[in-house]
Amino acid sequence: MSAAVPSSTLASPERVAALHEVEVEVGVLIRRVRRVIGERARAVHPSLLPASYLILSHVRERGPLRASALSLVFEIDKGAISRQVQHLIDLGLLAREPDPEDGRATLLSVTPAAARRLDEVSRERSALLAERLGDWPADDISMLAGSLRRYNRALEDDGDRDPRC
Amino acid sequence: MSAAVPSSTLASPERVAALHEVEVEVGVLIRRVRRVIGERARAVHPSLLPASYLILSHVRERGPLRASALSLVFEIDKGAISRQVQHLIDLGLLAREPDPEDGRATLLSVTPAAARRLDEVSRERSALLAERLGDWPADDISMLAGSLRRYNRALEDDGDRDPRC
DNA sequence: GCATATCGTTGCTGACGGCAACCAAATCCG
DNA sequence: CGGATTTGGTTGCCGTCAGCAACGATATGC
Repeated sequence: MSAAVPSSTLASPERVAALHEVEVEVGVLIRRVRRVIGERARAVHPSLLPASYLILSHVRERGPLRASALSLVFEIDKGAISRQVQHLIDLGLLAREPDPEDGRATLLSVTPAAARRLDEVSRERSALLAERLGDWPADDISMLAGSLRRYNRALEDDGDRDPRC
Repeated sequence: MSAAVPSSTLASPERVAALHEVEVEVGVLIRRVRRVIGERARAVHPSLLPASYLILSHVRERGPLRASALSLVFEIDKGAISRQVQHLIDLGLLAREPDPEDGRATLLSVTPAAARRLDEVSRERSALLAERLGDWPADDISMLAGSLRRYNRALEDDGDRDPRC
């Protein structure tokens, strides 16, 4: 599986140091994103929880879908999803309708009110972030996205990862 | 606050799209990292918790330091740090010594055993990751770290962020 | 020497996900 | 057809984790 690169290069001190830097930043990122998502969530609805916000926004984008689909996408236990969804329904942000194709399933979609709030917030947020990133060209941003994607793939589970790379 | 860049460029569709990509990847990253860190933590010590692993490895690299420094670096409540540290000491991975310069503070450092285990695991891990990242040059990796750092700064709290940028 | 800030600990709470047991509907198969 | 198995979802329980607040102890400033 190893590439045609001498292992001495692979484990060079520079690489190790750089990888450690990435780890630290990822750690900070995780905690910071949690906070930011929390703010966004509250902007959509005062008692909207951070994790629920992500689910809500995904339902908004990927149309009506089942809870089990959410569980797959977010790699989160279906029990947890079930609770998040219930929470969102209680807040009037999600709506359930029976799946015509499967009596066990229900389809989830955002309510008009939720869609409106999401749009507003998303507009404000990207304006803010865009300004904050100031002179960062779009190319650099998508390079970051690309690097993250690659890094993510490298982190994939060792054993059972799809060869969809 | 806005830079000398026309706002039309700031909110260009490319930027918005790129930023959204970054968000998606960050979401995946968060969940995936949680798993990976958990594995690594267990490799160092069976009952080492994921969050503690990051702290341990930072102490390993940045020599003896105070709990408050950890709180700053990781942007985590000092109470939480205190508990993580206690956990690590219980496991015999961290050691406390009074700070000669400040009677209130204590300096933390890794025990020889922890250093040994960390080295082993880190060697295995970076071998794996290095292989997985294949032909990614060290420069690109540190560029990723740099981009992340910058992105992190952009996410900083709106109101009270240091102008240390 | 008293007020105040800093270092660290602890208790409480809430958010969150993994796990397992469970119900109901669907599907498989003899 | 009818029982076994699978799949969608809910719920209870528990472990991990961080924020907040209150506290004791030490250091520092006026």
